[in-house]
Amino acid sequence: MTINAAPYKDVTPDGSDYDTVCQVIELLSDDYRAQPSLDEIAHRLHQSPTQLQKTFTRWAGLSPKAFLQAVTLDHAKRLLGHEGLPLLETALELGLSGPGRLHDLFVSHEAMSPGEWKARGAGLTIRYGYHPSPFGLALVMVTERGLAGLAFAEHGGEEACFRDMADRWPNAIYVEDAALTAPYIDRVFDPEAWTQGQPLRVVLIGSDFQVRVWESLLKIPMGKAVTYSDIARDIGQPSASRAVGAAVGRNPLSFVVPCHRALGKSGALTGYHWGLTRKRAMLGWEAARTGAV
DNA sequence: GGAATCATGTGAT
DNA sequence: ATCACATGATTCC
Repeated sequence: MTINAAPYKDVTPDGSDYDTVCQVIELLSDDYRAQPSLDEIAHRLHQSPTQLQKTFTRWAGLSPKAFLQAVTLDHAKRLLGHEGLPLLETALELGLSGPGRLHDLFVSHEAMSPGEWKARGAGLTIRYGYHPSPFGLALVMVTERGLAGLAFAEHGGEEACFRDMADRWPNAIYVEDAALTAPYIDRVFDPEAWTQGQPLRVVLIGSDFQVRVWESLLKIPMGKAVTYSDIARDIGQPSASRAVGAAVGRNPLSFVVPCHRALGKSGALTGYHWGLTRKRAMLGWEAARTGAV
C-alpha cells in the first residue's frame, strides 16, 4: 500500500493544510457558543495568527474570518434558499449512460444493472490508489467503466478506509494502481479543469433506489444545498426522506456526487459518512469558490 | 426551545 | 421478521 504524494494545487505535499483547517473547524464546533477569536484558536494550535492566516488563504482561497463565517449554521441555512426546489427540477438532460451537465464538475454517469448490483461486484476488477486531496488522504477506485469510488482516510486509517469501500462490492478483484488513479484526483479537485474537455466518466454501483438518490444529488449546483425531503420529493417518493438519508450515506463517490450538499430541514449538517468536520470543510471550500460568503 | 414520540422506506441480517 | 438509520412533524413540557 503505497502513498502517492503527487503535488497538488492548494495542498501542501503532506496535506498539513487540511490538518490545520480540520482542527480549527473542530475547535469551533466544540464550543460554538464561545466563539473563540482567531488569536485564541491560533494559540491553542500553537501557531501564530499570521501563520494561520497564511494556511487558510492557501487552502481555502479566503481569509480565516470569511472561512469561519462560511462554516456556521446560519450560512448553511442560506445555502438552502427559500425558493422551493427549482434546483432539482431540471431533468437529467440525457438520462443514464449519457454525458450531461450535472454538478459543476462535468460528469457522465451510468449505473450498474440490477443484476450486476446483486452480484456484489463479481466479475469486476477495481483498481485503486491513495492520493493527497484538499480534504485529507483520498482513496480512489476505478473500473473500466469509469470512476466508481472516492473515499477519505484518517491518518493511519488507510486499511479501515479500504475495507469500508471494498465491503460494498466484496466479490470484486482489487488491484493497487496509483499511476492509473492519480489523474482522477487532479481532475476532481481542480475547479479549473471541471468544465474543460471530456466529461469525467463515473459509474454508480448501487441499488435502484440509491442510484436515483445519487443522480438527484448530482443536480445540486455548487454553492447550493437541499434537504433530504427535497430529494425525496425529487425522486417521486415524498415520504421517503429518511430512506433518502440512508441512501445518501451510502454514496460511494464522495465529493463527486455532492452528498455534502444535503442538509436537514433546519439547515443542520445532520451527518456525514467521512465525518461532519469534512462536510463543513467541503461547504466552506465551495463557499470560497462561489463567493457565497 | 428542547425532549420524547411517531410514521416512514430501504437494505442488511 | 426485525432492526438501524445522515428525517421530519407533532406534541408535550
